[in-house]
Amino acid sequence: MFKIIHKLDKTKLRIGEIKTKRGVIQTPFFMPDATRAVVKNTCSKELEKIGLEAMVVNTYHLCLQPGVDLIKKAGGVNKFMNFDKPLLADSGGFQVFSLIHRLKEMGKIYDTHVEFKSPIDGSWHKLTPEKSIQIQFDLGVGMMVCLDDCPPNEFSREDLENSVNRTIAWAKRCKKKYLRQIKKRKIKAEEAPLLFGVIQGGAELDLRKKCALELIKIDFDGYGFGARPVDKDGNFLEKVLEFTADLIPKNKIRFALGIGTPEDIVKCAGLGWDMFDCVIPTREGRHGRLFQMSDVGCQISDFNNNDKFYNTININNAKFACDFRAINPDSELAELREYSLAYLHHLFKIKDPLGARLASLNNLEFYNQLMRGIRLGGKKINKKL
RNA sequence: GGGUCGAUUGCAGAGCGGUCAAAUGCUCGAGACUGUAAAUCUCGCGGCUUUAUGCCUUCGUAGGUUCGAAUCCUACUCGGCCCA
Repeated sequence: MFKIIHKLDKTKLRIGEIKTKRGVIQTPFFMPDATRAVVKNTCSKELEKIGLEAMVVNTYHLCLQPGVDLIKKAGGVNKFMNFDKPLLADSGGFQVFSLIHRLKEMGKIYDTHVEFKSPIDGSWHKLTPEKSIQIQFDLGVGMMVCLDDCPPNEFSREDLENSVNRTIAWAKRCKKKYLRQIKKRKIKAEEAPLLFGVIQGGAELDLRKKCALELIKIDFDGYGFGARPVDKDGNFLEKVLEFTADLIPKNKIRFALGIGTPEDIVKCAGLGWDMFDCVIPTREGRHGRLFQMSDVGCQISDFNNNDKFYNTININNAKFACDFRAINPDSELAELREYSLAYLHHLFKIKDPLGARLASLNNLEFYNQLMRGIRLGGKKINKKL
C-alpha cells in the first residue's frame, strides 16, 4: 500500500510511505543493490544501523547462485542474508539489456522468453515471465518487478517498439502468475508483495506513453522507469523522466530503476519519483570515489546542475597519502569518524577489502542523508541535516 | 690474482646495426563508472614545444668503427659466478 502524505507545491515532489509486510518505508527512498544477496563488502545489520530502508536483490543472480532451493531451505532471502527490512527483487530484466542487447553471444531473446548464458560456468538458462515471478515468491521478497525487455536507448524505433510490446506481453503474464501465486500460497491482502511493471520505450515519448497506458490497464502497485536514464553521451533524459512520471497515476508508486547520481535522484524526486536504486554508491566507493556533503547545500525547488550540494574525492589520489583528517567527522559510524583519509588511502593502495567496505559505508550513509534531505522537502540538502 | 658473464628509462625484464624514447608486467599518476559478467575498465608514465611520420637528452663511463650504435670494437668502473 502506498500513501502520499504531502506534496510540495513548487515541484512535483511527494512525500509518502509504503507499507510492506516487513515495515513501513518513507518515500522517496534509496535502495542499494545487494544483487547477489549482499551489498558488497557490508553486513546487513550495519546497513540497518545507518538507517537503510530497503535493498534490492536479483532474481537472475540468485537463481544461478546459490540457487532458489537453497534460499527456500534457508527460510527466504531475508533470513538468508540476515536483513529484517523490506527487500525488492529485480526480475532479471536488466540482464536482458546487459547480457543480450549489449553482448549478443551471452543470450537469446524471444517473444516468449529469454535465454542466458551463465557468466559463472557458461551454462544456458531459460527465464520466462512466470518463472521470474515464481522465483521472486520463493525468495520471499516484499516487492517484485515484472520481467521486462530493457533496450539500449540507441535502438531504432522499430526495435524499441518490439521491446515495448514484449514488455507489455510479459507484464500481463507476470500479473497473471502473481495472482495465481497469491491464491495458491493463501497470502492475505495486507501481506501481499507489491508488484511493479516497468515502462520502456527509450527516449520515444509516444512509446513510453503506450507502454505506460497498457501497463496501467493491467494494474500494478507501482510502475518503474526502465532503461538507462542517460543517453549515449551521458546526458540525463530529464524530459523522458518527467513525461513518464506524469503518465503514472498519482496513487501509484513510481520506481526509478537504476537511478542514479545524487543530482539525478534530486531531479527525479522533484519530478515525483518515489523509489531509487543504483550501484553508484557501492561500485564507485569500491573504485575509490567518496561522496561528501558540502556546507553550501541546495533546495529541491531551485535545484539545477550548478548547485553543488556535494563533492567527491578520489581516495586513490596521492594528495590523500598524508591527509589525517577523519573520513567523515559527522558520520554516525565510529569507523568513519575515527579512521583517517590517509589510512583509507593506504587501504586502497594495498587493496585491502576494508577500504572498499569503509568507502561503501561512507557512500551509503551519504545517499541516506541525501534522501532524508529530500524528504524534508523545502529544507536544504547539506551536511547539517 | 686468473677466467667468465653481465650492467637498458622507478622496479623486474625484452631488445642484439636502421622501422627504438626503446616490448611486456608491476609500481606510479589521472580518469570513467547510473535496475552490478565491474576489488573492473580507460588513458598517461625521459624532456621540450608550433602536439608532429617534430626537436633534444637517454640503454654503466670514455673513446672508436659505420651513412647510421642500446645493439659491433677498445679501455675503464661496478656487480654476479667459477678457479686459485
